[in-house]
Amino acid sequence: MSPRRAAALRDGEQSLREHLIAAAGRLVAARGTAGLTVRDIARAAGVADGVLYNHFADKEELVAYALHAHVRAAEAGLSGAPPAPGEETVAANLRAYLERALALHSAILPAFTGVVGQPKVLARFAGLPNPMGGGHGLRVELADYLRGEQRLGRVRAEARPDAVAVLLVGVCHDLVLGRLLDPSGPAVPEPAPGLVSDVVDTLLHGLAPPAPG
Amino acid sequence: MSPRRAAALRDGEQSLREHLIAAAGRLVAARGTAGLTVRDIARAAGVADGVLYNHFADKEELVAYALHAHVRAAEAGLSGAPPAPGEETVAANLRAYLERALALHSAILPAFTGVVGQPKVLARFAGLPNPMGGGHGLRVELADYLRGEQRLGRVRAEARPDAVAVLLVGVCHDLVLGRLLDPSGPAVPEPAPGLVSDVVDTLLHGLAPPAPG
Amino acid sequence: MSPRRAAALRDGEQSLREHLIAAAGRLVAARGTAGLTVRDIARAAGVADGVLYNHFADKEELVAYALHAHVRAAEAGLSGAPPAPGEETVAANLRAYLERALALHSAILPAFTGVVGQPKVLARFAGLPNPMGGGHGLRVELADYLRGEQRLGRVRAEARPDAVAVLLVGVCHDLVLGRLLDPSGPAVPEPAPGLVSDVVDTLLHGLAPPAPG
Amino acid sequence: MSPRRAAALRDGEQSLREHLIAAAGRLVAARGTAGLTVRDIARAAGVADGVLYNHFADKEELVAYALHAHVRAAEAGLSGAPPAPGEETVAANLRAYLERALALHSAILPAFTGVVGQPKVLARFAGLPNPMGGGHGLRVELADYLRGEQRLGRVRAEARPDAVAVLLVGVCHDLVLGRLLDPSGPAVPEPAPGLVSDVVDTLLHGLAPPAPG
DNA sequence: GATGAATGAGCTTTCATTCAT
DNA sequence: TATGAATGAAAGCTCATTCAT
Repeated sequence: MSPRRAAALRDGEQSLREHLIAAAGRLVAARGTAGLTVRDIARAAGVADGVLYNHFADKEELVAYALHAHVRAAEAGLSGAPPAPGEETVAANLRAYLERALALHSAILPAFTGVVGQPKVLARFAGLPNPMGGGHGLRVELADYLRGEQRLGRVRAEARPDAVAVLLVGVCHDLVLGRLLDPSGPAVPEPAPGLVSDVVDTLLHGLAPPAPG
Repeated sequence: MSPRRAAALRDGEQSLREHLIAAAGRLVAARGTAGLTVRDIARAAGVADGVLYNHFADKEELVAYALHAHVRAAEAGLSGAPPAPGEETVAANLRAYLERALALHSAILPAFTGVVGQPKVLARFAGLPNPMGGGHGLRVELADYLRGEQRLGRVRAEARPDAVAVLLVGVCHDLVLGRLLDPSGPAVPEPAPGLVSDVVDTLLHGLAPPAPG
Repeated sequence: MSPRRAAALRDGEQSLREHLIAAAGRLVAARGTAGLTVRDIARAAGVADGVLYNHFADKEELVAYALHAHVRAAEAGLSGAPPAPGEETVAANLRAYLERALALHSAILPAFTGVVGQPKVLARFAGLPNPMGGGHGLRVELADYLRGEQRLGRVRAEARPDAVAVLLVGVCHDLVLGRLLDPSGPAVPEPAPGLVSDVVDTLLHGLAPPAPG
Repeated sequence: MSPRRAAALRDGEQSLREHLIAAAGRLVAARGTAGLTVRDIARAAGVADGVLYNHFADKEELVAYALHAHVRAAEAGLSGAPPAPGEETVAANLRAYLERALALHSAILPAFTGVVGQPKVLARFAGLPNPMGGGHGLRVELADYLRGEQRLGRVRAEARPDAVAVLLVGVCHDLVLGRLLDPSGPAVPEPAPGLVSDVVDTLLHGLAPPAPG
């Protein structure tokens, strides 16, 4: 005779707590945190309005967990493995990283913009086990990849992997934010044709003309 | 013959309408548009609760104007003129553009994040005379500058000015958003030492090793 | 050099006071007193919002005058003269009175229903020169007419003219109120075909069977 | 397992929903629907301001239910059964019907006048189970009664029961509205002495002189 | 725990009225 | 006297949170 489990649990969910986080995470993914009410979450989870206060201090704590879950889900949803040093060409690999980052930030950034200006959620989120989400992992992966290529001689020894990571992630922020602020366009940003290639080309060859000589 | 004059007007303000926009703009600058209420605005402006409806259709219209005013104030607050082609070095000019953009986005972006998910404000804002704010002007300036340098031969002919603009603005988004999502840090992002140089260097020289031979 | 007249006056209006009453009366006629605001009135009169307080103690006083004007306008709008004793047949005359009363109450009653529960307006209205409006004149006319017919022997001597007036006006109230409470129907009540005839017949011949013998 | 129970419930009330309807119904009975606010209702019910939205879509829905309850309460409050054909005299029965109708409309009509011009309430009310309130039942009862008397020969075969019903209900509207528009008088209309008798007499014997011999 | 109705502060918005001009 | 912007109380409604069951 095992103890009674909550009726609303889905496959793989061990507790109502997890179930609430998953349900809230789904809402965050779909609509952001902007107009999210506790009633919405309770209804989406199929439970009573007040349950969440048995498992979380307040709405903000649950939203922080939901955000966290959403980030991890988005990271897990990235297809395939990131390129490794030495494979293909550096250009193709940069492009692959850019496309990975774009996919990730398209999913994540909308949720985060809604949480700016909600200090309680931010504080809760910062206190979670792995506050390093939000694309940080991807940043590190890219920098590591570039250091690998430097060792192989396919990237200039003087290049700055961390700066490249900032540039590449920044492009994603720019494209996604642009779409968010112009809701008339498509939900998933489709960068102007050629932009990805141009960015990769710029990162590869830079602006400076060849040294005379 | 004339109606009563608002007691709350500050120096240089011609109408309560302007005064309200200014007051709301100050709040938007300080706290973003997230938890902004009409009472907050009225209190900050030193006027009665209902006044704003004598001058604006609804709260969203006022917030859109406040946002607009805030953007223009931030743009006006940029020191000096942007570098012109041929002056100084390309590296110094790129750094100057980056610092300009960083200053601008530090002021602007926090306000815009709060407005994501407020479609009514976005729609009103898009309807204002100059919807080209939000750093768009700076983007164009930079691309134009780079095209000038291309003509002078100080930038590779094959370089992509628009891609560089995206990269540079993207860096700003990345740095500002990072701070917004970690409110424990300073309000104005102070990038890691060396990052600006590294970014400029990357943009100038790229990743690719010098062609052999 | 006569004194300046308000710009908004219409033909025949001597003062802004009259102009306001006329404008408010037109609004009352068109939309009742339900959602009427002082701004509506000022706009309809083409004057500033606050003027009415130079001529009336408050909104209620103006509305009372407007109601009064509306009643008089409706009474003045009745076509022709009421039937006189001895003309035509009594049946035709009763029908004519009923139709007059119906026309009058269709115009007047909607405005009055909105004013029930507004004691301030009612009190002001009761204080006006001729609070006898509202169909009272018609009631007296009908009773007088019937007394004339009694003298001529075309109406039973024992008949009660005042009771007949109540019955006839009551029919109007019933029909108009029915329409007001069922806004899906036509604005001007079109009584069920035959109802007018049946009412007239009932008033003429009553319910009792002919006395035996 | 069950949620909290409202502390404000009165005897016999099963739910706060019923309690709210009853409280609102009392207010409607006392003051009409004219200046009724949700705060008034909440205060009268002894509950928090926002409760009603847990049970009704909006204020109008609650008011419609309150109106409905008020009508049913008034109908239930009528003393005794309506007269049946063949009992007593037709004159006494007509008087009894008139007094019934007067009692009913004295209670009901004030509430309905306030609702004219509130289309949302009217629409909600029309959607309720028994929109036949408002004296309609009484109208049918009277017409049926008269048809019964026609069969017994105590009422002329040519008489028009429906027209009589309109006349009788119309008298009520007239008397009650008269009082509503002259709030200085008593709340429950006390018709002029003799008026009831005169109306009954008129309905019975009509205006026409006996046909010559 | 889980329930879900009750709570009440707080939101945006309206509008009769005032009053400096 | 006419103006019309300023006032501020009050309206309908939402929603995070509590708590008796």
